[in-house]
Amino acid sequence: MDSSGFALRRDEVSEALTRGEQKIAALPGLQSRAVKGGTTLISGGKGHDYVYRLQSGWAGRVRNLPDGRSQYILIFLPGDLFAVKSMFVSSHPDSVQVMTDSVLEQIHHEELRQAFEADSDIASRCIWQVIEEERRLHNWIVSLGRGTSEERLAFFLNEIRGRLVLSGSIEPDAWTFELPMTQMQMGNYLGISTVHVNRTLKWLHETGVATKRGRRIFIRDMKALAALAYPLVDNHERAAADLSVQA
Amino acid sequence: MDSSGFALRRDEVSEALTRGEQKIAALPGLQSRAVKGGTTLISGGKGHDYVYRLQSGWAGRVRNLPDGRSQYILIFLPGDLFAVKSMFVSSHPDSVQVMTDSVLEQIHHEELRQAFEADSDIASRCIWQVIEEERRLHNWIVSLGRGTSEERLAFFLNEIRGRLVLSGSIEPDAWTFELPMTQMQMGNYLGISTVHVNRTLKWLHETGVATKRGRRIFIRDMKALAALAYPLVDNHERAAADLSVQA
DNA sequence: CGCGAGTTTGAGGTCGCTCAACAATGGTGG
DNA sequence: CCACCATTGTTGAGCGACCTCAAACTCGCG
Repeated sequence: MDSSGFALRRDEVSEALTRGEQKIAALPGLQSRAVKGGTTLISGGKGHDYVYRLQSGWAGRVRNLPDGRSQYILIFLPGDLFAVKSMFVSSHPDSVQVMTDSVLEQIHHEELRQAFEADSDIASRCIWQVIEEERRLHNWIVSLGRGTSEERLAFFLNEIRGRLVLSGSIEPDAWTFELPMTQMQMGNYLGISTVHVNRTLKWLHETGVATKRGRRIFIRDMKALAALAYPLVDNHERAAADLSVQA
Repeated sequence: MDSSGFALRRDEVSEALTRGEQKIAALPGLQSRAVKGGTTLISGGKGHDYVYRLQSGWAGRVRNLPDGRSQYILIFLPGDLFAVKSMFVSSHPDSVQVMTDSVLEQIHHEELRQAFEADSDIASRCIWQVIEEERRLHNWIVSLGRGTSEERLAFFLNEIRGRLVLSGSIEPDAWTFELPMTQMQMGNYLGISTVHVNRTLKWLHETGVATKRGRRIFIRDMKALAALAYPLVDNHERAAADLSVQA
């Protein structure tokens, strides 16, 4: 079962993306770097000159409002490129927080942009990252705009699981994985209060769908979780097929 | 005053974007096309093979959930490229609704992708569109996740006005413009019910900030509107400057 | 063993929702 | 050009999801 909803790439594109991935990895200016959990890698409103690729660990793009509210915008998992737009703009309004001890590669925007101009495989890999990110942002706008807190949480868990599988961090049939976010961080992602995260988690636990203990989530009923997330999923046909096949 | 928060482009990028814009306009396969308001240009879940540029009119990307809920994800205004991802994926989950009689240019994904690979100016123009869209999506996630209905509406009006100015549709100091959306559509964008749109508009009217009459919005107190939207804006320093300069 | 960050729970409030009725508007055909 | 009808807008009443405030509890860690 894969309800994570990854888009169907055109055939002619897939090869270019693979080549682009490798070519970026081979750029001379690429540097690997270990970062402590809790670090603010990029501060909102400041200039930023690098593009990154997360090798291991979790990170997130977060916006802090002047009155103390804050909202996570995207979660980055291993394999994700981020701050691609550094190539085009000199500052951006969001912070990037590293949630766990992580390893990431960085490259100066100027070098990557020259490679972008010189090699269309690299251009494809870069725009693909932004397009894939946009797909997730679309889904999340639908969730925030129209989903209940239960639906959002279920969708979130579902999506994270699917992405961890794709990145090779966990096995395709894994029913438990590390979720290194506090309830406050989850609330700031889900658009609900910390207290309500706690109550929604409690409800998921009591209904036997999933349980969070410590930094780990245990999915006890995958089908029920998928059914909860179903309305928010971006491929209803496939999701419905997945649900009924297992019923 | 421009609180619309457009990102600071790097100098070396701007020229490439201008060239890319012109080169796309000169592609042989580009076709112009008039579309009636209310048309569903792209249906969610179906294949789609074209990339579009809106010349005049309003359109929007909308997701319809299986249980009847629906949520607008992005509003397209003149000058916007959309469905850029057609180049990379063969179907997508959202519909594109044309809200008013519009004129748009379309080009087959294959031709544009070949141009994308052959000419980095075109690649830059395409990725720029996606990056700029992503910026708006980020802002909107913050609004949906943390904004009140008043803040969202104010932010929405502010942003639309800024974009209409940039696209040359209205003058920079215009305090009124066409807003051809029903309250239901606005609710589906703002993530609130139709009834609550009505009440929020009423509140904006009663507090002397702005009034919607028919298909037209009249902004009566630009500074108050900007102040309302302030927490959600993506460049607090500049927005604060704008507010105090005018105070 | 004690501290601090994070979690859990209760009580009460409020923002925005649904349902329902009615009014205005505008597009269409006679 | 008017009558009609469908769509859109407006308003009230009651309700529910989620919020805030505040206090206790747990747990990992020095």
